[in-house]
Amino acid sequence: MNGATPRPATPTHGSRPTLAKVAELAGVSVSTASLAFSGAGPITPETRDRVLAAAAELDYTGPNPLGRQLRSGRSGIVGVVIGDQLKRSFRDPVSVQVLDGLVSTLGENGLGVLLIPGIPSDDPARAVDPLVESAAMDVAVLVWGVSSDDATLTALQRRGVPVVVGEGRAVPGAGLVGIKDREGTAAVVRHLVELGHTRIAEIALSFGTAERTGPIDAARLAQVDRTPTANRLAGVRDAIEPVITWETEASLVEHGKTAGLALLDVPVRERPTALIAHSDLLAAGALLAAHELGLRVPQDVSVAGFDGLDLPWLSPDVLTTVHQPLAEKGAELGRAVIALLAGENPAPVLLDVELVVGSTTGPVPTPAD
Amino acid sequence: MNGATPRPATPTHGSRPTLAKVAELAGVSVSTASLAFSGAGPITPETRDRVLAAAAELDYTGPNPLGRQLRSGRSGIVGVVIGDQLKRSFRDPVSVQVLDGLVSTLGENGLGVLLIPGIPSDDPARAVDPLVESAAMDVAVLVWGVSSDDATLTALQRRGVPVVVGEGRAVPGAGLVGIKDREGTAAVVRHLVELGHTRIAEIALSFGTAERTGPIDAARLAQVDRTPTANRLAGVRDAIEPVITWETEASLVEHGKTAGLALLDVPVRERPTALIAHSDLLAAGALLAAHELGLRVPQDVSVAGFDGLDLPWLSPDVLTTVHQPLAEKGAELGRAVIALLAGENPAPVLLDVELVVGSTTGPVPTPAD
DNA sequence: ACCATGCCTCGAATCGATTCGAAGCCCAGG
DNA sequence: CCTGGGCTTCGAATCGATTCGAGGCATGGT
Repeated sequence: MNGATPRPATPTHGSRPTLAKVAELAGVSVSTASLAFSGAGPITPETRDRVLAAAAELDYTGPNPLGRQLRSGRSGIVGVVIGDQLKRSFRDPVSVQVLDGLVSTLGENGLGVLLIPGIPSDDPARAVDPLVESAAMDVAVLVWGVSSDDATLTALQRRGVPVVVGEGRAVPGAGLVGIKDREGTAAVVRHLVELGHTRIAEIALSFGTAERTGPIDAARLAQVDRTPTANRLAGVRDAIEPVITWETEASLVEHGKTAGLALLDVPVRERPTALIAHSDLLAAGALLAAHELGLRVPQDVSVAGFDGLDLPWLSPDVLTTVHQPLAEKGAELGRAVIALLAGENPAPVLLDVELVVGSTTGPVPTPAD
Repeated sequence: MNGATPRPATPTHGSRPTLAKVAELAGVSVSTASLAFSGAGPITPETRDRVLAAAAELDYTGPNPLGRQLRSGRSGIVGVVIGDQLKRSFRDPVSVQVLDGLVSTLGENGLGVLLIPGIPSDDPARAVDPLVESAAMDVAVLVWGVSSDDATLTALQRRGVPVVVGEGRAVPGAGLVGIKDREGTAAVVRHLVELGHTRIAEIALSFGTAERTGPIDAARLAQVDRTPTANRLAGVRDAIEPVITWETEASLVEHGKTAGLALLDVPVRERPTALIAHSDLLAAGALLAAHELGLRVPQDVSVAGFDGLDLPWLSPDVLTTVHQPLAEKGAELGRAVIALLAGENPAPVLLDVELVVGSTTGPVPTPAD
């Protein structure tokens, strides 16, 4: 019926019905049809029903999100940049629980989460994931902090994408949600000190720059370029100077075990009497190492962690740890995103942590033992 | 300079520069400016440089994805529907590894992953996540199979979104990637039978319908509505009829432990001599249960799993299991997505699995023992 | 010198929806 | 009978980019 279109300048899209077709069938204008779906604006029930009936007849399932997005300038998508490789990030229940809180909070507000892999830290080019450069997103969340010259952060800011940083140092103009890392490790180490420990070894989270494993010296300590790590290191030192600090490449059981074996498999006189790990997974690994070496916990060595995970397979041991509200952190990140979208400037949030004493810490062994 | 625009029909978008502004500054037409960025079509290096320079001056970071997406009809986004709650799905390394393979493969092709929570199975309304109804996506991946009347699948098909199903039954018109579940459990149970076991108990994955825990009867067995579970059940029965089958609500260590305690904490005459679990996490839980009950593995009871995960904390035990190529499954899902986008009709893929015998299975204990 | 051949660049249409002011309609009041 | 007010519906502009054929300009062949 309609005259020949001038030129078909477009590839034959999957010919789904459009709002225009629905409007035509319903005998109304496109703008009225739009009203029938969006509900924004007055419309007679009859008219709406007629439009919806036409839609049903054409198998029209609702406005095409792409059109809506262009018009509104919003994609409804929040980019979530996770630490490094997905595989590794998600093997850590800490990430998962935070993400869970984040996804639910955003979901309740009609926002979807676009997963953006972080950068393999061994990439010399400090390249940025292509999605960071060109994916549509209204806000980005950097879940695991930022380093001082974070290429991803820079790219996002250049694009004008508002950013929320989790567990990071404060970034001007960006939302921030963290926990009291420093107070946390300080509390747990103070607990160990009160039990009489003086030779305390520390198993630290990744330093953020080159992935390394092993004991560190003062020079290396100065290179920390990752916020939660830096804060937890500082907290430990608020209570005591550890006899040795062991750097790990990631917060996983196997790395904790490696560290534990290295730290504990030494003559008893040099052996630390307590291990403080920056994460529960690392602590769990250290615990396994202690068991494997035939050491009794906590009689021979105390072990403490950080996070407050529920690790059923550690049974009957119950880890002494610092509990942090992971899902709540995720929810708080979500709220910061919502606030940013509403044009507000969310205040930084620092959540409380709590020392939870379990069965893996006890009085320092007497030398005579 | 420019005359008054007729009417400002739009909210003041975050006034980022547009391609038109860049073109104006560079003194070229919008179409030429587009060419400078997309590289599709001939353009003089000088012209391109002039456009890029203008872009740099205006802080224009590249074409707005929303505009591009509307024009091309493609969002570059793949919706990934995960089983149920994020928290639970991702506590299972199986999901994570598959997702990792999927994300990398899609990433290499410029596609992003939109995380879509599945439905809390306790939702009586069988509602669908809003994202399923209205988020922009070119393809959707249902990672953990579909049930017979899957509301999410239906909604996606109505929308005309192509679907790839992982681990599911075949769906007409949808891509399919799975593993040889049936052959897998058959192989591991046959291994147990060869070791002399006849009293074999089975710890099964969730049945998909109501979340239940506990022993099942024949009636319940007929209600299985989840493909991997159904196939693994069938595989077991290809080798032997288990003396008892225990249904779990999810594939997590604690559920395996509960099952293990229930199955093993009985008089020795009734006790199964071997446990076959549908997943490594369940098997690990059963193993912990056996240890807790003071049973030696494999002298008193054999335990086998499925998946081939690397579970360092099981040490020194090494689980007998069926290895499945998880990352490869993810990659294969990704390839199916790409194929679908290319207009092809990807053939179903069924990946091989392999029995890997560890230290947790051994000869059936002699009754005299 | 003239015409054919390329190679760039430009204009205009288009993707699918939202939105805002204007227009149309009906009814009540003067 | 005419006019004013309140609702609903409509037209047209707009979001930001891509794409295709047409047009312009310069080069090379005869």
